[in-house]
Amino acid sequence: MFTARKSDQTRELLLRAAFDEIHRNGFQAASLSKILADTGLTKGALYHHFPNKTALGYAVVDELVTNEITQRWLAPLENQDDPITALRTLLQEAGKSLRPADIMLGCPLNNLAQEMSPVDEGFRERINHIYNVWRGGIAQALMRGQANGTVRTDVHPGETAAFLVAAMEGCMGMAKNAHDPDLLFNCGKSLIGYLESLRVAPKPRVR
Amino acid sequence: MFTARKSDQTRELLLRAAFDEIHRNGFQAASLSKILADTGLTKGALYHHFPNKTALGYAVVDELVTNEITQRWLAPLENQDDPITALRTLLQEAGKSLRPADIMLGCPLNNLAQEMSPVDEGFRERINHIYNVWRGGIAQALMRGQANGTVRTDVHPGETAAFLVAAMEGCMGMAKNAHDPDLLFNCGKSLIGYLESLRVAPKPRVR
DNA sequence: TATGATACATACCGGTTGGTATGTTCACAG
DNA sequence: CTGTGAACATACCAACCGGTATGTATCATA
Repeated sequence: MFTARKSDQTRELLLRAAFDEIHRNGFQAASLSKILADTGLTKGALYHHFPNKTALGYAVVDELVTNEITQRWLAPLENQDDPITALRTLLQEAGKSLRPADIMLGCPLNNLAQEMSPVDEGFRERINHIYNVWRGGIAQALMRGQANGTVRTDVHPGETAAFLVAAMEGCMGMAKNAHDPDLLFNCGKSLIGYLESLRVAPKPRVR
Repeated sequence: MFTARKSDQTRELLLRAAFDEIHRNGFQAASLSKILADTGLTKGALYHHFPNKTALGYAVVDELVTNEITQRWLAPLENQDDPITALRTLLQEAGKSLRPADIMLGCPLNNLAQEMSPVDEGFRERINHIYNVWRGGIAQALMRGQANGTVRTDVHPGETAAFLVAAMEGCMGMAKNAHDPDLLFNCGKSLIGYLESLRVAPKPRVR
């Protein structure tokens, strides 16, 4: 019962190899032959599990990418009293955990968004859905922060969440291109500075 | 003397068609055949002016993309006393001038950066050079603003410039994917809010 | 006006791509 | 034990890719 069916395993194998190949070269330049070589499988296996290359790409977005975003950026935000501190922690943890090789490959979601959204509507819809969920999660966290007095009440949760996600992806994109860890660090510092500016100023002590 | 040599004209024609095709599909997916069909030229012309596809892409970056960034984002910043107002104006003008079709294609520089920087070092170096110039121009403007008292002295010009460029590209990328003009508008609002937070607070009137 | 280089056009090539049609193995139900 | 469909493997295909070799017209120059 706990052992996945072998068929599901090879499907997962294909998905992960596709994710890597797409992460490295983008979807359009991703080579099915390369994916098959990496997995040791053949065209027969691939086209048994997926009707075509596009469907494979969709599955990568719907399953792997969606999962990574929600687990890494949304789940830790739920049931948090102080969303600004929580977001700050997430940013700092991400900064520490990212290996240089990961930085140079960039955010898989952003990569796909920039490449595919003008080219394929199916990709665009799926990617946009993830971004909507992402923005929504941050907006809700900000609203909770406003309710319990940790976030300034004059910030617009939706707009701010959109900007935060945009700025994060922008910083990742810069670092990806710059090959300079300091740049990501500096961008992150400014981003955290902006984040902290959303916080309600602590009450001054009466002395 | 004022009429460009015909050879230069066809080279320019190729460059502009290549820019469009790359802007639409990315460099790797850009089809030379499509470029030639658009221009009415043939392989002979293309490979007379450029040794290969990569060199054509490099020329697009070195000439067209560099020019667009400097003219649109850097030249208007020079000799400006109030960099924050100047940047704000640039952002608002860009927001108004961008047609929906342009938004959906994204920033040509960012597109190339995300696609090519992990794949081709030549592209990465060229793109990074443009970004360095861009960041440098904004940083210098911020420093001038600090010197004449329009920008807070506690902001780090370099870090802030890096974050501003990153956030701009991030906002463009979001809007490109969202197909929602409001999103770009909202992101822009937050970005301008951040920009204004860098300004020296006006001296309170003595009443 | 003769000459040679420049500026293209035409035809062709090997390699890779995504996709398909057919074969084969294997697990499992009857 | 047998049959039957799922789960692959193998072989093959047309289309397109970037690139090249060669031919030709045009233009500058002497």
